[in-house]
Amino acid sequence: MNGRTDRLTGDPLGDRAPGERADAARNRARVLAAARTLFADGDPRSVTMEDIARAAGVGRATLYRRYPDPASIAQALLDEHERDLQQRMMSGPPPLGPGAPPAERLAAFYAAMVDLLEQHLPLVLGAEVGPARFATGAYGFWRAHVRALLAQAAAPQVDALVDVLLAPLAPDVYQYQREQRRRTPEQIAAALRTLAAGVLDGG
Amino acid sequence: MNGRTDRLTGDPLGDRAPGERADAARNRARVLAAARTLFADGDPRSVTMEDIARAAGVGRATLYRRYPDPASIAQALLDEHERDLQQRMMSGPPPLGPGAPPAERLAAFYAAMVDLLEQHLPLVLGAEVGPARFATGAYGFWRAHVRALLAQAAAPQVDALVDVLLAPLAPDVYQYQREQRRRTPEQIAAALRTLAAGVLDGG
DNA sequence: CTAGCAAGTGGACGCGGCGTCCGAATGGGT
DNA sequence: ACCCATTCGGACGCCGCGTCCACTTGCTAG
Repeated sequence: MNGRTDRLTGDPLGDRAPGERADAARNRARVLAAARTLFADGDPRSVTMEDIARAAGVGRATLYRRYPDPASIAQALLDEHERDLQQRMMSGPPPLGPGAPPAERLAAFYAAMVDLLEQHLPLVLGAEVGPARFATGAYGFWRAHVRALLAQAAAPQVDALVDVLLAPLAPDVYQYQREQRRRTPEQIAAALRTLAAGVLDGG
Repeated sequence: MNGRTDRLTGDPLGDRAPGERADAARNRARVLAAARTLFADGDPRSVTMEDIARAAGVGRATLYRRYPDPASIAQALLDEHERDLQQRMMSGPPPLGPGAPPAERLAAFYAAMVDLLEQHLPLVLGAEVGPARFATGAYGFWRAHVRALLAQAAAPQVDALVDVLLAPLAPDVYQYQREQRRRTPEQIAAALRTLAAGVLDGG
C-alpha cells in the first residue's frame, strides 16, 4: 500500500511504531539522542526532564507524553543492548549460551554483565532509581536465567541464592568498585568467576 | 573563654555534648524521636526535612544546623546499633567475635547483618541515598572485617571479592527479598551462609 | 540578681524541578 | 484542499530545598 519512506536512517532506535506520525518519530529520535549525550557526560543521576527537553529542543510535555521520568528514557536507550545480551544467553554459543556446565555459564553471564556495565555505566546508573531496578523486565530475565543455572547444578537454597548472586551486579556497586576502588573490569569479572565457582562447584 | 566543642554528630537521645545548651539538647531529642517515628511508619525514602521539622515542632533551619538531609538523621539513629554490632565483632564471643574459623565468622557476620536489617530496615533504607552507602564509616568497617576474614582464609581475589560479598547486604536487596519475594530472614541468612561456605570452604 | 553576649531558633524568601493543562500547530487520510 | 485527530510546548501551580536574618533563649561574668 503505502511505501513509507524511511528518511531517518541515522535514528538510534530506527523503526517507528505503525501509525506514528512523522513529527512524533522525529522528536523521539531527538529526545533519545539528546538524552544519550546528557547521560554520558555528567552525573547520570541528576539529569532532569527539563535538561533533556531543552537539549532536544522540545517542550517538556512532549517528553512526558512518552516517558514518565529520566530513568525510563535511560531504560529505553539500554533496551536494545539488554535484548541483544538476552538473545546471546538464550541461543548464542557456549559458554554464555546453552551447552556449557552451569558454573561456566554463570561465570560467562557475569562476564557479559560486567561488559554491559562497563560500556553503558552512565545509562545503567541513570536507569536505576532506587528499587526500580528489581521492577525492570531485565532483572526478571537475569533472575530466571541464574535460577535455572542454580537448579541445574542442584545448588542448595536456589530461590534465596538467586538475588544474592545478582546483588554484586547492582550498578552502584560496580561504579564504586571502578571509581572508588580503582578496580579493573577484569578484576571484577575474576572475583565474580571465583564466586560462581565457589557456589556451584565447591561448597 | 568557653572551650565549646560543637559535636555535629547527632548522638541518639541520651547525653548532651559538653557546652551544649539545654534548648539545643531538648530540640535534638525531639527531632530524633520524631524522625524515628516518621521513618518507621511510611516510606522512609520520601521523608522530607519539612516533615521532620513539623513533627518535631521545630523550624527547618534548626534541622539544617545539625543535619544536612533526612538520610543523615536516619544515620544518627542507626549509629548506636551499628556501633554495638561492631563491638561484638571485635571483642564479642565467637563465632561473631574472634576465635572461630573465618568461614564461620563470615556466616555469623551475615546473620548479624540480617538481624540488623530486619530490626531497622526503615532506618537503613532512609539512611541509604544512592552511593552514600559506600561513604558511610560503617561500610568501611564491614569491609575491613570481611577483608581480614578473606585474607585469613587465604581466599583468592581478596580485594575484589570483598565488595562482591557485601553487595547482598544492600538495604534495597534485602527489602526486595523480604517484601517482593516474601522470603524470611532465616532463608536469607541461610543463603548467605551457603555463600560464605562456598567461597571460603569450597571453591 | 542582672546585664550582656553568643549560640540557637524559626519564619520567610528565592530557586528549581515536577507534572499537568489547554490553546495552537501539524500531519495524513479523504 | 479540507478536516479532524494527534501531537506539541509554553505556562501554571505545587512542593521541597537550602539560606538568610531578625528575634529569642540560655549561660555566665560582674
